[in-house]
Amino acid sequence: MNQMCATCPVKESAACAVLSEEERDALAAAGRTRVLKRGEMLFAAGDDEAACATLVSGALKISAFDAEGNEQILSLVHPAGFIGELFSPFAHHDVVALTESQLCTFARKDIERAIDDYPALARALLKRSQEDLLATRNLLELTAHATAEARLAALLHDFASAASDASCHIASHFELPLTRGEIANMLGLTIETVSRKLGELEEMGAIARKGKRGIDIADPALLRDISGR
Amino acid sequence: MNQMCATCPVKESAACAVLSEEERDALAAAGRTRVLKRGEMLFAAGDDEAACATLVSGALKISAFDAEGNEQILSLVHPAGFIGELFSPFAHHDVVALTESQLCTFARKDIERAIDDYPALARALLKRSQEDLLATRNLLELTAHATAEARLAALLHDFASAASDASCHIASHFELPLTRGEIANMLGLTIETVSRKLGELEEMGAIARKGKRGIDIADPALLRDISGR
DNA sequence: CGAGGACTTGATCAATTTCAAGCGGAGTGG
DNA sequence: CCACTCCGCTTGAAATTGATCAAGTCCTCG
Repeated sequence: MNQMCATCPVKESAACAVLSEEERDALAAAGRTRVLKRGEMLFAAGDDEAACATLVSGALKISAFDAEGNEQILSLVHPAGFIGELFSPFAHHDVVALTESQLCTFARKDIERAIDDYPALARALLKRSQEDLLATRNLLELTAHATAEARLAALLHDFASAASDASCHIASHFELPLTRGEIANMLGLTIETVSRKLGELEEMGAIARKGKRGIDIADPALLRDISGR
Repeated sequence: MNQMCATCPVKESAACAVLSEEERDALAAAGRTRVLKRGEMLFAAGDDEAACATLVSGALKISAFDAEGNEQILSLVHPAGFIGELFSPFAHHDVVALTESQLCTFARKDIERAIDDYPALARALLKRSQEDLLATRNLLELTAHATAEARLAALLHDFASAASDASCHIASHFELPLTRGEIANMLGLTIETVSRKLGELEEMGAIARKGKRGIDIADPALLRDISGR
């Protein structure tokens, strides 16, 4: 096993985990690692040479911009996530690092060849794609009908789930990976509304704010209840 | 070629089009055709024996229900579309026919085996899944930030595109496949707002209503402009 | 120390929802 | 064949949520 893959924190969970050692090494030889600092862009909407990548550590956002230049965050990418629009000639969205992030990038053609050569990889990417679809539909469900309070409560609950390693319970404390503005973009709200509702959730006893970004989940049941799910 | 596939209107465009004739016949032997009338359900959220299917003709909706029982339409399925959550033990959403629909259904295990046996099928389903993801993100972008007017204009524009066979221009007339209530659900609005905004779009000269469901696109450029894209 | 950025808070405003009423067509049963 | 009712739709008025406009605080960094 090559050195990079041997120490890769997501070697068990990323799409390439389904490959044999030789297959993975062959793929790794075609790719290269890359580090992005907060705010740096992996690729922009419209790029035709957009790379594909597996996120090794950190966090990314995928976002679109409307005619007036307003950002809309469409998805967050967590470690082991795969980024890349395989069958489209150019990228539809921007991909930007939220925190310092380590990636394993591949040229599109290399990934396409790997899909053809290794059926298990196609299957793994299909699974990941369906999970992304489900996550996006959940976000859609949230933004379309719920009140500002419910949207925020649900997002916090999701973050708490993601921050916990055990799937059966949620973390009682975590640091928000997003600024207020990014939360607002994601939920289709304004910064001011996010700030106010965060205050209200705290008054209600559902959460406690610890500094600007820290969140304690004071009452998980109440939070879930407010989120309406 | 078996009789069903020989006359299948989507034999060129559905996922199974990538299979050889023998492969497709083998898959077809495992599946069966089914007709749903408007309002009939293919499967419900929570079903663990949810089938997979290719839509041959008609239209389906995929929808979720929140705690209070409000429907949220997450996606529409057009002919040649594939339905089914392959890697999840149970269905997350309801799938219901919007019009009389003809499907080609398969047991989950048959599709899973076909994916393993025919790499081209995995690739085709991956492509479809990514397209679904893109469509869902477009809807998300729409519902999160845009005004009621822009959402409705964009939806009408999309329907007009879907109703046209040529990809370069949009249909100038079509019948809405959805009731006002369904449009409202899809866009995160109320029935009343949809009704009012439809009236306003007509007054502005962007569209003309022909009966309850018929829509003429009077000014495609204006419509696109209002939709903000 | 000053400047800029992220956040909070308050007051006002506008878009959309909510509540309420009524229309018209389709299907039903007397 | 004619009420009668249900359902989808439209329209109006009032209520409310969240957006917008406007300060002002706190922190970090140069």
